[in-house]
Amino acid sequence: MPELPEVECVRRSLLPHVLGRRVDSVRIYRPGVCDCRDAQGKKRPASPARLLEGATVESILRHGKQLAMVASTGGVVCVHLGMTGLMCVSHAQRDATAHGRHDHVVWTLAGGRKMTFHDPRRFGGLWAFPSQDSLRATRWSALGPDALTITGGGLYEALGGSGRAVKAGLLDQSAVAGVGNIYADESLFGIGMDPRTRCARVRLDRWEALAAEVRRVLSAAIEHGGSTVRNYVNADGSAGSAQTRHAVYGRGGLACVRCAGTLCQGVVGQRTTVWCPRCQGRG
DNA sequence: AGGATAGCCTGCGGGC
DNA sequence: TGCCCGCAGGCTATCC
Repeated sequence: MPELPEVECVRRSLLPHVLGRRVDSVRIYRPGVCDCRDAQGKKRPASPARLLEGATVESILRHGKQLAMVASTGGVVCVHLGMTGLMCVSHAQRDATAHGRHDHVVWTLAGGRKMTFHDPRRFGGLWAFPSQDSLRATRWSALGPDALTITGGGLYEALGGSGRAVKAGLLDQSAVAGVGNIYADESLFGIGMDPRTRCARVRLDRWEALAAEVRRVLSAAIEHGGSTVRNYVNADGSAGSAQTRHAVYGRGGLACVRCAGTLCQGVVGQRTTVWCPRCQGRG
């Protein structure tokens, strides 16, 4: 389940393979995963040209959990991995023609390497825009500040008046972009905040502590290559190891790493949530 | 209008 | 052993 750290690791592992490299051809096996827009924002049929065929990739951006490959032509392909999406680069000599059932789009890069968007669950997808501006003006304008740079003031501004649980607030991508179920639970445990606490009851100094913890938890996870809980691997096919450091996620009913009490598991903000009833007091 | 809910989709693990 | 069901969950559309 790629959240910000996994997506950032995918970005970094893609860079050496694609930067400055021309896209020789694009095969679209499942057009339904592609949403292509023109300069007027009108939806257009998915085509190799809109997915950067003939262009050279100049940079890969990330905001929250989304990537964007920016080409020399100005064209942009935004990649969202959803739950099970992968961007993998394979070497030319290996399976040059074969593609798996869930390989939806394959880019052949100059030199012969292939980059594949693979997503069994299809919660992810690709969004093509004619320019970076159109991406930012439409799709990315709905996102809050990137979670790696989130501040207490930013959280307070976006969520301070909300009656929702703080866990639900952290998962709201329009408030802060990049936090998912794993790192929401880990961050709340880190500062000892009950995930069911209503946002409106959180004081500014606690928002500051939470923002700092979100940044710390995400940065640490990036350093460990992200969390491989199900199928996540980076562009080179390498798994992460951050899952071995999870204090609460996936540990409901087990002993708290801090107090050795039993961790609670329940549903908060429509998501499975794990927390320590002793270490995480309200507010 | 904010917040809760349903639905999308497949793989996997538990239970029978 | 094999089948069925439930669960995993990011995000959008829809309902309340």
